Amino acid sequence: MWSDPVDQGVGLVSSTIGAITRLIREQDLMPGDRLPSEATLARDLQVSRTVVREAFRSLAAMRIIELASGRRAAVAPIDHGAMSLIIEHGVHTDQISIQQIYDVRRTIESRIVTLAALRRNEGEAQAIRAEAAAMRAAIDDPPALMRHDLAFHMGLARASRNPVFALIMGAFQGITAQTWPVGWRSRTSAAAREAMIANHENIAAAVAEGDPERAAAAMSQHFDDSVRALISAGLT
Amino acid sequence: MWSDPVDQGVGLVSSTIGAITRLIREQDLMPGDRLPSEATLARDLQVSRTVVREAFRSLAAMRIIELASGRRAAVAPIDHGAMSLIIEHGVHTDQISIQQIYDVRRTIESRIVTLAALRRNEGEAQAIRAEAAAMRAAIDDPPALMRHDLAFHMGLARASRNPVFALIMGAFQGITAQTWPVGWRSRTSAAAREAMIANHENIAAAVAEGDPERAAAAMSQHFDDSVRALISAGLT
DNA sequence: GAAGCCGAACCTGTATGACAGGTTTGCCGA
DNA sequence: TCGGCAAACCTGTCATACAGGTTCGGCTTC
Repeated sequence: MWSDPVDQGVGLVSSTIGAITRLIREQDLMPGDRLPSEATLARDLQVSRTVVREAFRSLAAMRIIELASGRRAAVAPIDHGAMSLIIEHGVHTDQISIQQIYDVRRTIESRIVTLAALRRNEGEAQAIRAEAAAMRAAIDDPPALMRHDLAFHMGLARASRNPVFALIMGAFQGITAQTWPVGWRSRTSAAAREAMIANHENIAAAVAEGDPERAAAAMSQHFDDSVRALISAGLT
Repeated sequence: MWSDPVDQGVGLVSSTIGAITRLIREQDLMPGDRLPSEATLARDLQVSRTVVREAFRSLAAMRIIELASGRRAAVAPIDHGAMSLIIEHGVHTDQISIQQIYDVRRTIESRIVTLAALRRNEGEAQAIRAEAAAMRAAIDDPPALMRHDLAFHMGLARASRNPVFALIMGAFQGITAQTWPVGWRSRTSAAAREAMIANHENIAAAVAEGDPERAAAAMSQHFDDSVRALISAGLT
């Protein structure tokens, strides 16, 4: 029999987390379905409400359940929020470098853009192009530009039709948002900034036209530029 | 100014989580460094110890800090435990399919094995080969075989010298452990089982010899086999 | 008979106090 | 100087209390 990996920490809270996840699985609860109340669980599992609450908090931190005041806890849809925090923690504690993040992103986004070119529907193609256009429009408004840049890449990830790719890309969003300004500031010339926008437009066009090779090539170009920009800014 | 993504849930606990992560960053705490006691934080942040405890639990769930009875909380080294649970949750709630996991794994492990062939040191090459050998030795002991299979892939990820790859691979470990027996059972013939072991040995040899192309080709072969095995077992 | 309003029951968020058991630290004795 | 011991500190868990949000059924009104 499997022992839930959470049970390793042999505390009551850990066992309770295991019991709750088991409950979700055995009852085949789907996102949106509600869990028993804290008091009910406490009674059933023979622990105090404190323990159940801490278990709930732990699961909520991983976005496995959703908590809201007054309402019962509910099973949550997958969300990259927790993974984003984990990655940020790794970077801030010097366990992960920005370069390493970019190497992984290049690997994943190469595949994403290929899949997106093959699988995207009309609406997704439109949305991706719209973000690229919005980037050009916001060329003098860095915060807005960054938002559209992030949305552009998330749109690609969604168009790949594989939620795991979207999840991983989302996990990088937090740290990317923190390093993006560095890369932008290092693009001092108007030409460099123009090129950065053009890269995105090229990717969007290739995806919209359903040309995976060109899309992958354009994405590769984009990463060459971005990594060069970050290196020239002194980011290791 | 940035508002921590955690602060969205406007509760006291969420703000406290934000305050603690800010503390970690501003004081440049590294893995192993200890945090203030619950009582101290409660006093400093003007909240009850209950709130601090729930915040600690949340951070511990994401493996950002480590809790232990009697000892002060400490900053944790990055760990894939939380991400593993998140992925498992996605699969169990039908938000992610096994096929999608394998598509991501193929993408990532192709790159991992290439990097590993280029960067592995002698010890890592040795360890990877040892796991492959152990797989052959455990061909009649599925649980042990699976353990060595997982360790083999994690060894490759480590040899890529990029902790983010290792982190992502680790995130798939939990769900892989749950589906592995399905793939194994679907390999009914001795030849199919032999081929599966041989694939791993080929990968290990190519990595040890520093031949990235052959390593990537062998890994691709491995995934072709594995996906075929899972499909024939009826896993969507 | 149907639609809308209202209050009671239920539930979560937070605080307080208590105590058992594990950990750390510094002092004291050998 | 070294080893051990005890006190201080800290976390894990429990019980209780109460404010404020949510739900749901019944009652009123049209």
